[in-house]
Amino acid sequence: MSEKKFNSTNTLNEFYLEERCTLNKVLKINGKRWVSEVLILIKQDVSRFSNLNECLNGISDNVLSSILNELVKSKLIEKEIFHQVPLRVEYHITPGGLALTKVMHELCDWGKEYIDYEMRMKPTFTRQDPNY
Amino acid sequence: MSEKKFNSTNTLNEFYLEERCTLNKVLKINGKRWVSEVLILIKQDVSRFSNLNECLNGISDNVLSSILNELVKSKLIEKEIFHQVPLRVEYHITPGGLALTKVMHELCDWGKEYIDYEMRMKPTFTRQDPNY
DNA sequence: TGAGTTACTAATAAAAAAAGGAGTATGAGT
DNA sequence: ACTCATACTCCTTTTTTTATTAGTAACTCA
Repeated sequence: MSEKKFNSTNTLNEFYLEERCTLNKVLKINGKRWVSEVLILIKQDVSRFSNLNECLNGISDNVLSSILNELVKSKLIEKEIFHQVPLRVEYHITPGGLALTKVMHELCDWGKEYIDYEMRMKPTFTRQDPNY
Repeated sequence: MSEKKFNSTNTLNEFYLEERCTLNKVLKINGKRWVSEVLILIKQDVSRFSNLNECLNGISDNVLSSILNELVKSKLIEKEIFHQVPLRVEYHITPGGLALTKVMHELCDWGKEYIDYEMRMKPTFTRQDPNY
């Protein structure tokens, strides 16, 4: 959480790319680790902080927290606070978020066809196999 | 280009996510800066290192080089070497790469509809506007 | 011999992302 | 007064990503 330097080439390149094509803005949001998993879980009605935390083995509180904030800011999810005791907060997907999960699903299908392809075609290793 | 630590939580989480869903493998490839731009340019027949470099204002040689290597490794593009003088190398998109650009295009359309929405709805600033 | 071209790689530095661990607010129950 | 639970935030360290600079190989032409 250190300061962002606005004059670094890094930041200038980021601006340049966001200007160049909307796609880079999209990837800026959902290209980061955990983000798409969180979004998909929320779509599947895993709506509370603690539940999301349980589902995502290894995510740390602060990372989950900042991702949720980002998703709210980008209007992919909505935050609803219930002033009960103990406090209860729910996150729900917006139409925009839902539309995004559909494209993500296609991206996933692409991966299944083209990335996992090699693996599907490779014969299973045997002990005789020098690659075993 | 420092050593990758295989036992760090960082790396373990990366493995966990790639195991969990193919989508994370996909985003690992094309979620990084410049990658989709390079792929799209190659699809548009900008096929040489120097031309790509010209088109992408601000990218540095080694970054372009490593992205090209990654794309070849992932079989999204193919490298063809012409042993001429001066040396000539061409990159061309594969069917897999082409299929990916189509999904990227949809992702971009999503962005145009949902990210740029606010901006489209906002009235243009005038000098009278306190926000100007 | 030496300059010029293309297509790179290597080493290092700067910046950002991700993780670890402690701390906070609220209000209820004991 | 103290503990518990949820849902966080804050600060620091670790790891990765991105950028900078310099250098290389191969072969031609003057």
